[in-house]
Amino acid sequence: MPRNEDRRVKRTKKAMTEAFAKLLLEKPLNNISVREIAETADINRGTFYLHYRDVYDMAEHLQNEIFDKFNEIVDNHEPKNSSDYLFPLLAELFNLLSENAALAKVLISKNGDAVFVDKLKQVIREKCFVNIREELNIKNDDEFDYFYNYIVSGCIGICSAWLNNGMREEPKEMALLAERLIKNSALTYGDLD
Amino acid sequence: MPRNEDRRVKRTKKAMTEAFAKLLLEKPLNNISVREIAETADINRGTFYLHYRDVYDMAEHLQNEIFDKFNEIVDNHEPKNSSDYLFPLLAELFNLLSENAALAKVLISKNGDAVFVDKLKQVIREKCFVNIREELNIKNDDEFDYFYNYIVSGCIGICSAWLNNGMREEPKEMALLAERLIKNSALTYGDLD
DNA sequence: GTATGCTTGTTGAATAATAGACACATATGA
DNA sequence: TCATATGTGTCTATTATTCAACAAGCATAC
Repeated sequence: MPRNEDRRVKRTKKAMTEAFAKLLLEKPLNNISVREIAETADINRGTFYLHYRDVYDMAEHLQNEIFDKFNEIVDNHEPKNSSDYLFPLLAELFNLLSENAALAKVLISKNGDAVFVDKLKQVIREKCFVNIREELNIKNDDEFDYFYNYIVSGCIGICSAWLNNGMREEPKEMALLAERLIKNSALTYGDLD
Repeated sequence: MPRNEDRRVKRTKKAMTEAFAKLLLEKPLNNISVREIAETADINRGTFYLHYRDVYDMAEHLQNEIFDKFNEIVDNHEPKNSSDYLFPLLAELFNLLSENAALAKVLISKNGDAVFVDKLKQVIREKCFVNIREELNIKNDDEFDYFYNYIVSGCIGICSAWLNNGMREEPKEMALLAERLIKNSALTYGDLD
């Protein structure tokens, strides 16, 4: 993968992605044609095929791209002690969200992909919550499951509200808010700070 | 003039124009560099020179383009009888404005070009107001001058308010509003309807 | 059936935009 | 005075995108 893409490539990919997201807000994936994407993105239809095989290929690539970036961020944050760990991680995640706003908005929405969202949840559970569970000493599996799902679903709720409100707050502000809510939830089981 | 420009040309010209307008909102023309425009527009600096000689050449071309379109619209509307004449003309003019919003905004603003605005006013006076003057039978030159300036300056005020409010109204709504105000002003001298 | 219209992949040739370099000018400050 | 930095205008080779056309597939309606 050439990490240094030509300006032109970045531009057309961005245009295509936004067109795709826009269309996906209106209708399901299988009703979206290459022609529509090209037209909405204001690019030549042939150009589409220089990048993707078809609409499904495009959807897959876009999901994988975001998923990879998501994983990379999570992996780059060693969960040493939870009080210093949470905020930097959240800040970068909200950044990622804002950089992919149009697409993220639609992935959460009704035409979005619930399977994809679940994949992300799973990552968080396995990589981020393991330590927290130990710290809080939650032994009961069910109890942990409720606790974990409450927080993650809550965060997704915050995200979709932010995206739908036109993202008037800075990513960092959102990270701060989320951190506060999460830590308060953790107080149910003891103090993280 | 090739009326059918390549998509790419339209795109880069649009990007350059918007970058130019954005910069001109912050500082006067002589403080704007080619480098800045290219950077803001996210294009290669060399690309700029494929279209314009320098920043002044660009400014001149942009003004002329708008001026020509403005003239074309005015010329395409024969002022037969004033009641059917006004609205279609205004609608097209507000359309032109919305299509060139970023640039228009700055041309009216403090870093804008008062000479340019005066050129437009002159066109309106000579091509649009001649008939109205006859219809209303305004003999006194000074009186006509006040009448004409009141209306035209008023319309410019509407335009700049619209542009600064984020253009929430449709061009046609604005045309309707302007028409009503103009016709009411005309009532000072008789009835245009 | 077949006519009609629309989407799809794919092509070839033309062209606009790219990165990167260059010499030159101008300013700024040590 | 020399060094450093920044903007300018121009160039070359390379590449991404464009337009226009094509045959093929698939539906709908007549």
